[in-house]
Amino acid sequence: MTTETKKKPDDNYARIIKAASEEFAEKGYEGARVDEIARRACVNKATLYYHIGDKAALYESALLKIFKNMEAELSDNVDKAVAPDEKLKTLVTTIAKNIMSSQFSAPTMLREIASGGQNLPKDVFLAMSRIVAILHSILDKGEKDGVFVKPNILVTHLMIVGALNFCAMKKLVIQQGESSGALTGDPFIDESWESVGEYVAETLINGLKSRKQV
Amino acid sequence: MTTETKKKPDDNYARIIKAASEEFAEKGYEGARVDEIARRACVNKATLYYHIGDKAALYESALLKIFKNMEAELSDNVDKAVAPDEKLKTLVTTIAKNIMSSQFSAPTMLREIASGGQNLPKDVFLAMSRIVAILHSILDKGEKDGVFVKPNILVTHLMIVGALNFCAMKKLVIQQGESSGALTGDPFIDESWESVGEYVAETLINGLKSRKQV
DNA sequence: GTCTATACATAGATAGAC
DNA sequence: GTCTATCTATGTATAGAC
Repeated sequence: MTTETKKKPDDNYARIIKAASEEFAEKGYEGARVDEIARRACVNKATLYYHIGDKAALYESALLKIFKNMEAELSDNVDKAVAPDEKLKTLVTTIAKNIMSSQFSAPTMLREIASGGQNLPKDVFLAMSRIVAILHSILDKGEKDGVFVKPNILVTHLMIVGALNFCAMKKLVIQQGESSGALTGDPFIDESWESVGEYVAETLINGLKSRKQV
Repeated sequence: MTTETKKKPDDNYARIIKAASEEFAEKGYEGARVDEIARRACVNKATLYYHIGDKAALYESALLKIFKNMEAELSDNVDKAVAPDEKLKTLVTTIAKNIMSSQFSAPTMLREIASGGQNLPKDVFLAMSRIVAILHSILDKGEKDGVFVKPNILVTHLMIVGALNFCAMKKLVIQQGESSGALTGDPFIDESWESVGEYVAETLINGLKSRKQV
């Protein structure tokens, strides 16, 4: 950290990344406007270009910030649990917490999956594969112990993240459906990530335990 | 069908809708280009505007086409099954077929969920709620019969559609991850909708049957 | 480092001939 | 109904003053 490497670690940079995360989450990459990011961050647009670079650089910075937290927390928490079903429950609830308590994670991830991961940098793919690897070791151990029957690792993973990403958006979608006059008030609109995570975890654990051979 | 209402039911109109479905699925609403839709449909851009209208009208037409098929097929198929678990399996596999054998359904749906359903017309919300209603009646009956324990209708629905929409995109995402150098060849990349649907169905059915009270 | 002003490109939409 | 040409708006990005 010499004099030149970080002249001003003031919150300008952090505010820009935060603003970019918000804008990209709300509008997607193509829908997001650089002018709007600058406005949200309360900096001049030219300042934004000076500090970070073009729109693509803004997006990548925002993406990486979103995916940094989950992985470390995940392996820490899973290590604490002992039995495979406990580990699986911990994995699901930790992912539920990260996805459902962030405003940016689910919309960004959903759009990336929709585009076939076209804009995902290598680091994010690596983080994703490490998460699948954790699930893999849990399910393998559980199968050897006789508690899980013939688990499909990838589809199980997609059941978890698919369900939780959709659950993270359900409040907004239901509100939109209500305002369009198509839906009426849903009592489950305000479920916490704790209860959703617990439901998904228990359903999966019991589903894998008692699966018939297919 | 007077002389004036449908002058030319030739395939111009159909080709435009098809082209719009493709373009919107690949790029999303903001990313899609009207010029490109016209090019794909092999019609002049002005012709496209003359026949259908602006970009929003194009999008709504494409959306409705995607959602028309599933609902009818769903209630037909579910009616044929008798026991609640058989009905649930039929529902899941029918949704799997519709989502995973269409190139346009999953990307479009994922982006709509990501945006909180902002561009969904009322008709699509209604179709969605009817699908949830079918699931509701299945789970209610199953609970009364004692085969399902305390099912959460909405979260179960989101586990189904979340998992299947993600599964529909997994081949593309994995290929992208491979080409970025982050992932290595995955043997499950080419799973059929039949096997994915069956796995998701069986896992859910068994998970709901043997759930502990939470 | 930060600002104003602007260049440059592109996309949505339409006018008007045929 | 279909085409060419074009208008207009907007968005990304930068040049250059301070």
